[in-house]
Amino acid sequence: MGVTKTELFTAEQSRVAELAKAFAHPARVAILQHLAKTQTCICGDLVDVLPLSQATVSQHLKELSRIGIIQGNVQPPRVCYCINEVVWEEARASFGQFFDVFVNGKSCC
Amino acid sequence: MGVTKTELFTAEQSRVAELAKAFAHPARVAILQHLAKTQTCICGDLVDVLPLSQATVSQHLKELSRIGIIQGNVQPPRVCYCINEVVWEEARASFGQFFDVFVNGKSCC
DNA sequence: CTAATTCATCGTAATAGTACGATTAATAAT
DNA sequence: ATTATTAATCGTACTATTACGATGAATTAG
Repeated sequence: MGVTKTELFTAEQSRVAELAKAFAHPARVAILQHLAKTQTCICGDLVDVLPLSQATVSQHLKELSRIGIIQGNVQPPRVCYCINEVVWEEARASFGQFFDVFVNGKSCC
Repeated sequence: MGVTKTELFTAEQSRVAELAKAFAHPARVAILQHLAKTQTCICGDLVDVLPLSQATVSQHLKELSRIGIIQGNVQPPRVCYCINEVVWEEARASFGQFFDVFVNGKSCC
């Protein structure tokens, strides 16, 4: 994106935005779906499942790790990735709370 | 962002990613929070609430409208924006469903 | 009719994100 | 020791996003 003026918003707003970025690309959605479904850790076969190059998948995994929603366990030459339960629940709670603000909302236009 | 190969993923994955983009910037988080909280429609005073220029706010509103999660009602020279209930519920359901896939998940690494 | 108000859009500048080939690093297999 | 395997990282190219000033369009107020 362009320049995001993070310092102008609350930490909560910035964190929600960051968590949302984990879901803001179809490839990352696919990765998270795959990791969530196959409870057991998935390593490089994500590359086989996704229509993207190994380098690109690795980059998406890096970004998901940075956000914290997944974690990796290296056992070279393989790396085992899985959902980070804590952050997953943080995201679930954040979004759930967010959506509830409008729970009995009315669209006036 | 760069080139997103949308055609390589399922429509569901792409839609989730698109909905997530509504939340993937602190300014849009702030806008949605404001619209959700003040059930009554808010017009240009979003500009007063946000630390961004009128042009930038307008751009974010346009993007949110494109995704469908908000709708605008023009009564010049003012425009009244509010949450689109249908899409809001779509988002709530999509994310809720998404998070539930991992409901009793175990992180193995 | 002439401001003044409100908001969209255009033009522009700069940063962020996506993608991939090639390379590197680390280990296992032979 | 050499080779094969796996995955991170680098370099590069290109597209998307963000931001803002300036301008334009549509009404209302005077």
